[in-house]
Formats: sequence, C-alpha cells, structure tokens
Amino acid sequence: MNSTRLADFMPYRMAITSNAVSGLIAGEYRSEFGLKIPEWRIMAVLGDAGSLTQRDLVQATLMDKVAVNRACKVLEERGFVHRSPNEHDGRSHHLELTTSGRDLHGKIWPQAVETYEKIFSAITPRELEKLRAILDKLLKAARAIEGDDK
Amino acid sequence: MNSTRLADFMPYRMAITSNAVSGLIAGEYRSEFGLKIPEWRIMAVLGDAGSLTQRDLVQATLMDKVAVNRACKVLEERGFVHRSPNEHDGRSHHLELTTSGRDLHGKIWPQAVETYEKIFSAITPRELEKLRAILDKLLKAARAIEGDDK
DNA sequence: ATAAGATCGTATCACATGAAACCAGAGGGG
DNA sequence: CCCCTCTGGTTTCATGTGATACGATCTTAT
Repeated sequence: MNSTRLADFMPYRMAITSNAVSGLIAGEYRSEFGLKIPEWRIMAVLGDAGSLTQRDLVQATLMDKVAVNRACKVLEERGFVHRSPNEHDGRSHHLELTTSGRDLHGKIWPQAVETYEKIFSAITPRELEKLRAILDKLLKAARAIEGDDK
Repeated sequence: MNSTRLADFMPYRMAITSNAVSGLIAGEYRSEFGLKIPEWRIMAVLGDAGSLTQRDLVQATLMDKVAVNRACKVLEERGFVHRSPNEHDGRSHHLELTTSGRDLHGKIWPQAVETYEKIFSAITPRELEKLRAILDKLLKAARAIEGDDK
C-alpha cells in the first residue's frame, strides 16, 4: 500500500490553502458589498485598466466569456459599470466603471489587500518571494505538460 | 490608484496555479477512469484507511456530506466499494473497497503520483519543503482569522 | 458587391453543487 | 417506557456554471 496520505499530497494541500485564503477574501466582500467572485474580478480589472470590452475582460481575467457577460450584466444593473457603444465594432461595447463603481472599487480593493496582508503577515518577505518563484515554476511546468498531450 | 494588479495578487496566483495542477491530475483520471474529483478522493481515502463510514469520510476529506454520499453511491453502483451494515449503529454503514476497487486504486494512485512528480520535478526538494512550510503557515493564519469574526 | 468564414456577445441547456428539509435510528433524561 | 433531542444519511430544491447553439456584425476573398 502506498504510504502517501491524501492529506500530505501536495496538490491537495495547495488546493486547501488556496481555498482558505480566497474564501476568506471572497467572504468579506460578499458579505460587505454583495459581490461574487466573478463580479469582483471584473471590478478589479476595470478599476485598474479603464475601459475594456468583454473580450478584453475574458483575456484579462481568464474567466469564461459567459461568466464575464453575466458579471457585467449585474454590475451594469447595479449601476457600477457603464456600457457605451464601440464605434469601431458594432458587436461590442466599451465597459467602464461609473462614478459609484469607481467609488466602490476604491473601497473594495484596499479591503481585499488588507485581508491579504493580514494573512500573509504570517510569512516573511523572503518567504513571499520564494513562494512567488515556486508557484511560477509550477505553473509553467503544469502548462507545459498540458500543452504536450493536446 | 492602487498599483497592485490582479495578476500579481498572490491569492489570485495561488488559485491559478493550484487549479492548473489539480486540473491536470483530475483530467488524467477522469479521461482514463471516468472518475470525478469527489469520487477519486473517496477512493484515495478508502484505499488508504480501509473501512470507514460516510461520516468518517466527511471528516477525512473535508468534503460536504452530500458530496460524499453521492460519490459513494456512484462508486457502489460501479462496483468499486461495498457497503456493509454497521452493527453498532443502524443508521450508517461501513464502506470499503471491493477487489475491483482495490485494483483500481492500485492503478489510479500511482498515476496521480506520477503526474504530480512530473510537475513538481520543476522545483528542488528544498523548495518543496519550503513550499510545504509556507502553505502551512498561511493555512493556519487564514483559519485563525476565520475563527476570529465568527 | 457578395459570399464565406470568423468573432463578439447573448441565450439556452444540462449538469454540478450547497443549503435546507427530511427520515430513521441513537442517546438521554424523566 | 416514553418523549425529546441529536446525529448519520438521503432527498429535494434553488442556484451557479460551462458547453453549446445562436444571431449579429466584422473581415476577407473572389
């Protein structure tokens, strides 16, 4: 019998930890602002990048285009983003934060960062850098393998 | 404007990487054995621990009890696990791998480990240890905060 | 100019998932 | 012994999500 336990299996630990961290942040802004993860991501990107089309958002967030569409729709209904026609392409629109959207973004992002810092204060800056480097390598490796058999 | 980009946000990176790794492993045994993640986890734990009740499985896997129940049901239907009455408690049953279940487990787990090793060969043993330690700290920190405001 | 094909966004469907209701049995008092 | 509560397991329901199909528009080749 293989001695490796599920609880010690690295991918499993990564998943658990990642979920705990994301869940914590997600929980805060869900309860406080009523935003779900996809919506929050859109807000984050729009607040950072200015005016984008849905297509751009798909690329930026790595989310499904359906998810992007839905998130944009509710954000629009709630008055956080504004759609304006795209003069260069009749199919798509430009999306950007409204004043109230920008306002929300101004509160929400620092809040996420604050929670993040609370958690990550458990490790040293050196460790943080190490973590970043390691995750980078793993991601590259995973993508490389994925690419192989396709 | 806050200069931190979503793509650089650590929790985001963790999620992306973790998904890439898990997804890769999940993809393999889904296409090869037709097992979904919850089912695979149950197999892994049962193969490791022997005979357990659903309640034990919930505790061991941290999965929802509904998810556990569903996974057990399909595994039973496919003949990989066997239910026997629990003499000490008429409500629950003992679950254990059948011969064919044990057989499958014998193939599936090494396969997962192999894929895991392929990915994690991208980092050194020292880095792996470092990663384990860092994740541990983060998980503890997250859990501590979670516990606070509840 | 027109037809063919690609692309963006939207709607529809089928399935996965979690919450809550539910049932049967266990565990204690009284 | 009976009642009340608790708990393991199952079912149901409401919601979320991705794959797919679709319509409109853009692009390209003829």
